[in-house]
Amino acid sequence: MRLQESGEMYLETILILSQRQRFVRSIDVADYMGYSKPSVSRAVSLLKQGEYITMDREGFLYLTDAGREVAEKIYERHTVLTQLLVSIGVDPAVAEEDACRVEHDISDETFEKIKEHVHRDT
Amino acid sequence: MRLQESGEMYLETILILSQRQRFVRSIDVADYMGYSKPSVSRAVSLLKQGEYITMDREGFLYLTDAGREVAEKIYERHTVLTQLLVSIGVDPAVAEEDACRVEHDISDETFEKIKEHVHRDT
DNA sequence: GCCGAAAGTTAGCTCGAACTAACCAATTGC
DNA sequence: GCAATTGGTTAGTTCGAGCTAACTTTCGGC
Repeated sequence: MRLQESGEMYLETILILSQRQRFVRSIDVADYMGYSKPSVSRAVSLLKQGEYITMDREGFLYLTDAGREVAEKIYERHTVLTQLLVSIGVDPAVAEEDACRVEHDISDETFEKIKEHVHRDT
Repeated sequence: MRLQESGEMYLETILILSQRQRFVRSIDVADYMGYSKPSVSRAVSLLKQGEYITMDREGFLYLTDAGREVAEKIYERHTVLTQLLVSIGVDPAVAEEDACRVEHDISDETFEKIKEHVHRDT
């Protein structure tokens, strides 16, 4: 299973929620992302198949190593891109939104250069 | 008709091709973008409906004012983003590809700030 | 004048990813 | 102890945007 764009968002969300609360359920993901329960259910089952997450009998979700790797990668992009945009004067809320779309679109090479650039400035 | 993401790419392509050659046909767009004729035919008919382009009886395509506005906006984003990425050390070919995806995703506000930033540096 | 190539269109398929409606299972509260 | 709530799943729909196959139309060459 190749990970789709949307899969990255789900993994990132699970990571974020698992930092805020001890347990993450599908319904939490649905609330956070503003999606319906069935949409999350389907996504979760695909991510399970792909071995990016596991679910225990209580319905709690856990990132596997592979899942955590993707989630952290995307989350790092998210924070660095947001930081970059804010640093050049973009409104924080807008920066968040834009970062959220761009984070899935750029190559590793481009992100590395951006990261270097941000660190050079700060 | 709200313009979709892919619509922006078609308009940008028509603009680029119309700078290189006197007449632009659907088949030229298909060759340039690597899409099939029917895909372009469908897109062209949507863009005609939306009054972003017109087609004469020879099959030549022309941007309307609205279409040109979108095409130029996206094309400017494309060039500025590519330039920016190259300036921080990204390989030109990779920069092109990434710019091509990012150009559709960022808000006007973010793009304006990026543009200012690029000009400040150069 | 007819044949074949080139360009465009139509019909119908696939895929990703959202949705609603409806259903199932477990827990809670009176 | 049964009804309601909560959480999850199943089934089926929709939409954007590609695709192939097959058709039409219009030329150019012979």
